[in-house]
Amino acid sequence: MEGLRDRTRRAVRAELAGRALELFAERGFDETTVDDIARAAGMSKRSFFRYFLTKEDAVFGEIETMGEQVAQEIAARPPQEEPWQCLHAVLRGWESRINAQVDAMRLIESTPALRTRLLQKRDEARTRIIQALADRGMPPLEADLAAAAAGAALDAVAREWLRTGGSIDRLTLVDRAFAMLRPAFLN
Amino acid sequence: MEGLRDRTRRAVRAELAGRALELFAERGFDETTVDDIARAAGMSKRSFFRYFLTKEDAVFGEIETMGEQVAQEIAARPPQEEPWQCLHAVLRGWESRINAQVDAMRLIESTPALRTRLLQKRDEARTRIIQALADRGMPPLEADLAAAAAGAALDAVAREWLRTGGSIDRLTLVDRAFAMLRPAFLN
DNA sequence: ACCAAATATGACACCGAGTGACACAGATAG
DNA sequence: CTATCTGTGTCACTCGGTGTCATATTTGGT
Repeated sequence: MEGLRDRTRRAVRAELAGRALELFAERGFDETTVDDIARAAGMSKRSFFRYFLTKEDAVFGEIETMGEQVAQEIAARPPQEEPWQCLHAVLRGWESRINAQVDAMRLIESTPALRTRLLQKRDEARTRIIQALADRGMPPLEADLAAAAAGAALDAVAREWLRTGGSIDRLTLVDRAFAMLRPAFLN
Repeated sequence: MEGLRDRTRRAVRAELAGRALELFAERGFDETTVDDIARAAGMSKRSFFRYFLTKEDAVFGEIETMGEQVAQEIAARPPQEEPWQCLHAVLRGWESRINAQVDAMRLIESTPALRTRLLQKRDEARTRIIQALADRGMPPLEADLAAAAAGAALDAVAREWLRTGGSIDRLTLVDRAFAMLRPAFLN
């Protein structure tokens, strides 16, 4: 069950993440040292790294286990569901979760190191998605193309959304992008 | 013109890259320090960084100016050419150049830090490609989707090629991937 | 051939991310 | 009450990367 241990751990994590966001926003990512963040949260640099693997990860709160979660959600879908429809549905759900962290997203897109870390996470997620699709009986190359295309769609959506200044509903954009990028071999 | 300056510079660069590849192959990427590479090439760590921006870049020989080059090649294409066809043609040409560096590719795919660097470069290239497509009159979202899809196709090809142990012709794979991933909105 | 500017290099000091080790506190379970 | 587990601080260390300066070496112009 959820003991006191885990609750305090999550609280400290949230505290660190919050302080990090504040400092990044006011000074910039590169101008903020890990020691700064740790001090602001009342702890040592060493302890920061007991909560986050890297400095970048302080920004990606819940996003970090993305790959694993998405793979599980795909596996939980009706087995005969059409792959692109399946990806669309799962990632559509994910989009709403990301939507909650607008400020983080802007920071990520405007900070090379964070953008890089996002690419890493997406890449790792992609490999898991390929596996999940392969488990549904999809040929490797097709699974690979579909997963990559889905990732590309989400990425393009994020940028388009920033381009339009956030005026368009993101879910609508996701639907449009998935419709536009639907691989021909799935017809 | 091409003076002695540039020629020696290119020679030293090649020497460093060569030594780096050797050491990475025999010890692994993480187990090799920049100082090791520099020493093996008879120079100081400081000078290494005068030839390569990062340790990873020693592996990506000619690949580094990819974004700029690809964008130029797109711009040089007949203006009325259909976008997906245009991307296909340009990246097909690029594929043959990458094909020459098989050993480097294997190393990259099996080394997280290098894989990350590749993602960075592809991402940077993508933004330039989007611009190039936009200059041809393509709407931003469509250009973004097309560029991302093209990148996804190349990436999937690389993995499929490794999956099959290099038995299939890469250009054939590229053609197949581009045919399979052709965005519906371009019809 | 000579000189001045540009360029390449080494040496050194420095920063910051990330890791390993150890010691010590408090909480926990028996 | 004690033995153990977990979180933390401190310290030392590695390594990638940068700024600076001093010193060759090369280049282009006269």
